[in-house]
Amino acid sequence: MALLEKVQSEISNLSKSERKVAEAILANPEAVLQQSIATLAQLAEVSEPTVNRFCRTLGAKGYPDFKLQLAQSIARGTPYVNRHVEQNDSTEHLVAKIIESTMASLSITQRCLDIQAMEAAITAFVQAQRISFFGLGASASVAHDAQNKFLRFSTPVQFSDDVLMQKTAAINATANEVLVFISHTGRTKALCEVAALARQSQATVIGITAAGSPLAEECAIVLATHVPEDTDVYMPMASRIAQLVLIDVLVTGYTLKQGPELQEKLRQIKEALRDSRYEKRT
Amino acid sequence: MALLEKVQSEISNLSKSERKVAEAILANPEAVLQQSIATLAQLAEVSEPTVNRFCRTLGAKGYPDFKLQLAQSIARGTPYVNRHVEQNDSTEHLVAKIIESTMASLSITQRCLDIQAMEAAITAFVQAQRISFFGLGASASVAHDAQNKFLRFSTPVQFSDDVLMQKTAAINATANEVLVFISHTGRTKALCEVAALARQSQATVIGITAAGSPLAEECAIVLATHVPEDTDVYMPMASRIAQLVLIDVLVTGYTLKQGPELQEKLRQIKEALRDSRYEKRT
DNA sequence: TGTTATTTTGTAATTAAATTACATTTTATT
DNA sequence: AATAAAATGTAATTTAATTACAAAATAACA
Repeated sequence: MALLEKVQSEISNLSKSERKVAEAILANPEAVLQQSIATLAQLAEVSEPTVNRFCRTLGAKGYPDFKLQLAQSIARGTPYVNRHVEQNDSTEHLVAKIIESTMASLSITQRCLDIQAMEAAITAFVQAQRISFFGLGASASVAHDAQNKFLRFSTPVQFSDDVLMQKTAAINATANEVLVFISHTGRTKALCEVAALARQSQATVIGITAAGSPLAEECAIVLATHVPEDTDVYMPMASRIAQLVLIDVLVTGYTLKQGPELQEKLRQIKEALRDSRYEKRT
Repeated sequence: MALLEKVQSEISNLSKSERKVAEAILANPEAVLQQSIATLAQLAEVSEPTVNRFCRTLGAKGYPDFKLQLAQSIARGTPYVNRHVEQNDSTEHLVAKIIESTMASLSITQRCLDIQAMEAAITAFVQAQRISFFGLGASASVAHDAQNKFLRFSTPVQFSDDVLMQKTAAINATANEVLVFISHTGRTKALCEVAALARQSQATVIGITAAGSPLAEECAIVLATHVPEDTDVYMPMASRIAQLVLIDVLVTGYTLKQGPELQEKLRQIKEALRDSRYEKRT
């Protein structure tokens, strides 16, 4: 548990003087970081050793250690819990809420990611003779992005946001192909139908979608994104970032598996692109 | 800026001994919290006052204050800051490094974002009769994503990843239009040229790009993304996420400014889309 | 209710840590 | 090569934190 909450909850178990210390800290936690044990003792109207004992009671090694833990507890702040945007939020708050809920989404993705599935996906990519990315609506641009990334390699890639094209591609897929389906909810009927067709082919079907969704059921390998329950009008964006990052991991894993000769090739591509850029002035 | 990142970025400006201190800290930031100035000095093979001077150089009041700031910086959680992916990283490490550097990038974006510029951009969007997004290469999919998001509103939106089309659109832009240019480096010649044309029109030119870049020079409003200096082969992705999130903020700000009647409309769109989805079983 | 044991709190002494002042070394400049 | 400037280290000083112990307060029990 974070220290600040611990101070809060333990307050009833403390002795009279130590409670004074707790109250003084809770009154202005940030300020404590700048205070010496003497200052805090004075503020709480107790002696210095009392403060010290208080720190030990709460599991710290001493006062400086307590301050260190407090600093971390404060920095974590109200961790990026899904705070919702409100009508009269200032721009500053808006930025904070969106960025922090995006970070929260990434953090959840990291914790919940099935590493084995990711490894399986990378292996499938490495062996693939062709890679296809499918998405509809908002997920289309994620698929587009994925295609862009794989365009740098020699394995053929395709991308489509057109259902008919997707179906054609799914039906014609062969055993050494990889088809990747991207969907936020995993409940878009059209995409599920395409995935069902793909499943009947010999191709490896990978889903970047919500765990346990109809789409996920159709996939041999599922890279699960974790959608916060309440899909607010303003907040469906965070999960798309998670999808993109999963693709980043795929590309990077793929690149590493290819070994150094490919990396040399990438360096060459980079070199070639340099000409289309303005030099950086030094 | 958070302390740990600052240590990282200032390392080249430090003297020899102070750099040793920085390296010792970067080698194991968490451990420093438990170390006295004497221990750290020994580890870094310098004298105690050198460590102290190092702390002051980085803006702390002294060593204890430095530790406090470091504790907060670590709690904010960017353990793998800018650490590079390596050939024999396990998949788990790969995921951690990519996700965490993405989060670091978001965190930097948040701290360094020019709120005024963001507000100006939102205002421009609200007043615009037409909105256009331009990007090339990898930034094209970001522009594409931006278009998708604004398609939900009644203001006409366009997007192009074709230079000729972009030029045409730039030349024909009128005073009540907003043109948004997206570029990771801000040094892509072709896009800078389009932006230069746009500037000559009466339209509002907004850039989502690196601060101080040639592209930024052409823009009336710049939403700066902060690119880590060393654009590693595997790591150009993090900044694109930052671009996407900035667009998320724009969309959200725009929506809020439009007031409740628009939000009702959004609800209706959502309702309509529901039919294309499988119901969630409960 | 008084006596004793236990806990809590404070005072003063001690120890540890951080900082300052100053000397020495290193590096750059002419 | 000589001198100035900067960087670093040594030793002294100051500050802060901790410990040991004594006094007060509370609780337990006769």
